[in-house]
Amino acid sequence: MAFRHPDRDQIRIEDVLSALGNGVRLSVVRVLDAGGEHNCTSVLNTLGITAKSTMTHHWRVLRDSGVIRQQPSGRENLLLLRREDLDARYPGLLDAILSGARADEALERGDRSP
Amino acid sequence: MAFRHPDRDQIRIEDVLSALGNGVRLSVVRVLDAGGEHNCTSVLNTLGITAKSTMTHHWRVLRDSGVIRQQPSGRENLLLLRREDLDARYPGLLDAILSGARADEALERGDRSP
DNA sequence: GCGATTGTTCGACAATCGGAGTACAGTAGG
DNA sequence: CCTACTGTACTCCGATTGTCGAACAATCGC
Repeated sequence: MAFRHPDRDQIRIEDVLSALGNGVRLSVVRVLDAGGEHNCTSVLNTLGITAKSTMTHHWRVLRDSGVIRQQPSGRENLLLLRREDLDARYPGLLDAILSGARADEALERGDRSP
Repeated sequence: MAFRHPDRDQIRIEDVLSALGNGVRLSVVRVLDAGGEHNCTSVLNTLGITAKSTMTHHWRVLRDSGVIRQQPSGRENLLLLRREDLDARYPGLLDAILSGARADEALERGDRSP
């Protein structure tokens, strides 16, 4: 199963933003950013529930927008955050978004010390 | 006409990203960031066409997500980018997005020197 | 007050989105 | 080979999105 990923130069910020403008997908990126090797089910489990077919839909959005890379390996699909490409095209964007997401979560939990 | 704007602490990055994950709205923010006083029609004219009612829809999305402030003044609505609030909540985000949008545009025009 | 300007509200519409179930394909391991 | 596992493809559904025209409200200038 060969997936079509956009080249670095084909990534558009509009697509990246709308891809990440969704709670589930933003969480996925946060999980991938946290490190470790991930396949579809590992992320799916980390995030709680959600049907496989639903996630396949989100993988496609994230893949098409250039946020993640999906690498078939055996019977799994390894999921990789395309940090280098994103940092090259949009310096500081990913970090700002990830910090922002963490800050939002802290604020929603009512934390006083972020 | 009193608009309901979210407080700084009510802004959520997910909403900001999905608001800006749209070409028209991203352009609006770029126009507002460029400076100068703007009302609805001035932005509408800068952007080319588009019906008034369509823009009213986009204003609402931008307003609800906390990206812009809409300030009634006489028979106009002044439009303001909430840069201070966004910078406070998400340092570097707005600049990264705006630079990214400019870079995308340059790349699409085929510029060699951004 | 009258007409022009500014922008919202409302309703309609097609298109897309997010979610899910089922079926299917490829691989690994016994 | 047969079964379990991983994940996609396909299809369906309701909700949301983006666009627009028409009607309305408020304000300004005359």
